[in-house]
Amino acid sequence: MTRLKDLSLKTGFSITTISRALAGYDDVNEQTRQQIIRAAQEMGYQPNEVARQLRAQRTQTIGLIIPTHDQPFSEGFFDQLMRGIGDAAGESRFDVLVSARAAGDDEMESYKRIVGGNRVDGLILARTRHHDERIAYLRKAKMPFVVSGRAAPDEATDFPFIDVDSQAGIQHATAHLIALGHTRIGLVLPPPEIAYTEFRHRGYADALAAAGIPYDAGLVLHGDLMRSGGAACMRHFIETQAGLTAVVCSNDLMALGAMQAAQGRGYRIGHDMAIVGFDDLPISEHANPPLTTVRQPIYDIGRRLVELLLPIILGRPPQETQILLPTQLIVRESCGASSSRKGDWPSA
Amino acid sequence: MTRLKDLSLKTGFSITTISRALAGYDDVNEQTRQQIIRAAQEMGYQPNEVARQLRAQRTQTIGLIIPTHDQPFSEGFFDQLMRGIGDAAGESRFDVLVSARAAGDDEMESYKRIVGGNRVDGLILARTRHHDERIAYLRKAKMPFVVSGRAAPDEATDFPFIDVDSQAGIQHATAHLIALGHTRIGLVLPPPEIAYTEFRHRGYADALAAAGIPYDAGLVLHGDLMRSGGAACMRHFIETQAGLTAVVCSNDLMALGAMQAAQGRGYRIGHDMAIVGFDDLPISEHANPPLTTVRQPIYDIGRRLVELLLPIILGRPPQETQILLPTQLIVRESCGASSSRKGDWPSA
DNA sequence: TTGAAAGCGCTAACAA
DNA sequence: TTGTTAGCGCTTTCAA
Repeated sequence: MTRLKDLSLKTGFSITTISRALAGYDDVNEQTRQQIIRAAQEMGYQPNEVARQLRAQRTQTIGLIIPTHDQPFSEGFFDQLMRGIGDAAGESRFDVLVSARAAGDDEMESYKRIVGGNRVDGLILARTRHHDERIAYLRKAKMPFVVSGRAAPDEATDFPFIDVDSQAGIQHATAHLIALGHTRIGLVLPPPEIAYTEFRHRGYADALAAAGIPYDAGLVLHGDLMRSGGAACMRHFIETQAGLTAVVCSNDLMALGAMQAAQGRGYRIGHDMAIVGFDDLPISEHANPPLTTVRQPIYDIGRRLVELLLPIILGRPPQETQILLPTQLIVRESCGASSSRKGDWPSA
Repeated sequence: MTRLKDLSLKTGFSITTISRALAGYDDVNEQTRQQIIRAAQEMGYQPNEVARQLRAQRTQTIGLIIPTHDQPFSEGFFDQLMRGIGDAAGESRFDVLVSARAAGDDEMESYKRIVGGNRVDGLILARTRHHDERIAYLRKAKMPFVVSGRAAPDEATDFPFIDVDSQAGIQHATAHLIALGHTRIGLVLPPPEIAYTEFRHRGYADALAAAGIPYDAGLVLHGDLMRSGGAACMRHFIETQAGLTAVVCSNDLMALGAMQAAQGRGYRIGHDMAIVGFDDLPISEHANPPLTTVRQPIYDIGRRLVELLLPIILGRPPQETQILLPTQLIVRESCGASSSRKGDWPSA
């Protein structure tokens, strides 16, 4: 690799002059500069970024932490998040260092290597956990960071984050169903230990309250975020909630499972059963029939995370550091509540 | 951040001794070492990785280049690839620097910053292009690299790669259909300009030849890798190929589109029409009915890419540098060729 | 307008 | 067993 020293040898100017000529300082003779620039091009000079980092005590790098193995259900999420982050970071000449290790012992090790080892100027955390030890560590290390997703409503969320406004999204979806005439609407939530579960619960309750429909705990279940969970909940609804005509599911896989379970019992989705999903990935779109869905703008979350983090890194923190992005309700099937279904359910 | 100098001040030993004590050299008095280790723990010492990198002229970092915008159809692919790469790299204490910029002018800029700027020890290229300028650059810079996916069969593939053996995969799938009794089998390929298209074409032709079934060019179409393309091809097959009973699609989205188009024309998938997909993402599994699919082991590709690259970086290149991973045929629906369909197609 | 010197934090050759 | 010194490639005083 060509170094400043090589250019110095070639042109006869000192390393200092070369550095300043290439950096665009105006205390360099224009003729000298041209000569140096030409030499740099001829020799294919690229500054050694590592040396720059050491000197500047800045890395022009954003760290991205994604615990992986515990999220088999969110395939596609990272693709989009990464695109958003990569684009926004690149536009500001930042690179992205990803730590994608499975959660476990090693995870914290590579984590500390990145943070304590000065490999990044700031971090994006892709999932928070309850009382996250990583956040405590970042605080102590005074490392700037932003989080994708906030803590549960009953926990303190005293860090900068960007999240999708899932409460409003679920409320919107539920209100949509109510407007179509549905009054007995099931809700399939994520497991209770997940931070965002309660927001979705509240969105559902809000919509019912606004319409004057009483909240019925029998219409609210927790699923496992996979198809099997959605199917189990739907079967349970069918068996216990006779008047139910619509179900809101907290993610697409559960919506798909619910759909298939209902179809297995003879329901026609879009005719005598309405199902709404919540989009991590575009599965709802590919279902048959396509399902109505609440879409999360994941690419935008990625972009906005960078746009939130960079000012913090550069020492001019923005006022607004907790941002909720709107979701979008994509209606793919409008199914009213006029169920024509009567009598017993088919057994399969 | 605590530096060696701080530990030196605290313990009274020289920076050199501290460095060697922590590095585990055995020419350090054991008592001294204990004292130093304790101090390091108390002060939360983490070595500055950037300084190490500059000193060692090695970064312990793998670069991953993923052009993003031109692949809207492969959502989920990088999720899995990244997991495989992240796990394997982390196990060898390597970090991963990702360049996820959209293809374009800036792309080459951030690319050169990473490669020429000594930010990585080696690179993984996630998609090759025809006569890829990035590969030429890497060669000139003598930067170790491996590629996910090989060049088309008629282009020279003179670089280390790992690819899925799509030729064998498609052959396997086609043979499977033939074994079920199908003789008129459609093939929906990716666009001809994509490097791997021809491999899939050959796999199909191989299976026909092995079974003594004549190749019919009317049964081979190119789709756009999206649902619309699969649907268009299926409609074309239905209109022009009366005896067709099965279709092999080059990816899952097209398989899904083909399925929906066939269902729209009154076919019952798994009864009078068999469809096989090729798995970038698990859509086939979620189809209704679930489709038979050729599954790509993408996580493994990620792992193996790292396992191929690291020895090259460390100067002990393996003999085998061009690796084809087997696909897996997942049969979800066994549909024989005994179509009961007669007469006209329904118009919708 | 240019150059000499210092130093970012670390490791390693060499000396004591 | 420990310390002194040099240097990785760069930027930035400061002096000429």
